[in-house]
Amino acid sequence: MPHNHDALLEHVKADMPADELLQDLGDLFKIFGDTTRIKIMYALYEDEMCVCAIADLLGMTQSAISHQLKVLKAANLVESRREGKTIYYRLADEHVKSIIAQGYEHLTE
Amino acid sequence: MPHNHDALLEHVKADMPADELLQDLGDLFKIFGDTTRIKIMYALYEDEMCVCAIADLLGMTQSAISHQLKVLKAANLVESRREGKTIYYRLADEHVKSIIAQGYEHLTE
DNA sequence: TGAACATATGAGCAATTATTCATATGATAA
DNA sequence: TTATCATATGAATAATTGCTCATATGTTCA
Repeated sequence: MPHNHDALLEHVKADMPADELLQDLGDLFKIFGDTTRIKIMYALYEDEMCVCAIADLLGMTQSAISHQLKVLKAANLVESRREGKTIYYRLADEHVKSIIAQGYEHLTE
Repeated sequence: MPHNHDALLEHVKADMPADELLQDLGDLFKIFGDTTRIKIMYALYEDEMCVCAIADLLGMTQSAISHQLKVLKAANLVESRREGKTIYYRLADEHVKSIIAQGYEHLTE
């Protein structure tokens, strides 16, 4: 017979967050899981930047950057302000930096 | 004429990590960007577990779990030990927990 | 109003990837 | 050895997704 671990399962299951939260967590990290978006967040690490500056920096299309900024904004990872024709983006909160910093540590330790 | 931001770009570029590291960072977070893997890591949050227990817990195939454990192990996010026929997996280091914790905070704050 | 600049967006394509299915490997006990 | 349990793995499929291209929206200035 296959071995039994009902007791363990019950215990672990009780400590697991709700499925919806786990899904949201996965969705959040999925956003960090793209080099372009990581680069954008790093570009905004110290100061705000306009879309075309980011595009220039990464050597990518304005369209591509705009699409990614939309994704980042939908996840509350960046915020923006308009100044004339230009729109400046900045990181939304400190979690962005600390998540990236933790990943960085895991890689470089 | 389009507006110029060469000075800014030069400054930001100097502070950006190497392209290879940025790629690795993206690849690392990509691994966190899947609900199944998030669930596995949460299951291992407090203690080690064997493959079939994880499969039972998540209501998924042993094969599916094995595939994902392989991904997690390749990224040094989990480690394993054998005990007879059974193989127990555990989290590899504290970064796993802190990365997840930061994501959790971002969502629930 | 019209022209130029800055950004946003919808559709389509190409590439990635999570799961399934079948099967292989490894270990134990009879 | 043979049977069974535990895990790993290769191939195939289905779904997701990042970029491009064309175009739309919004702003400023002449």
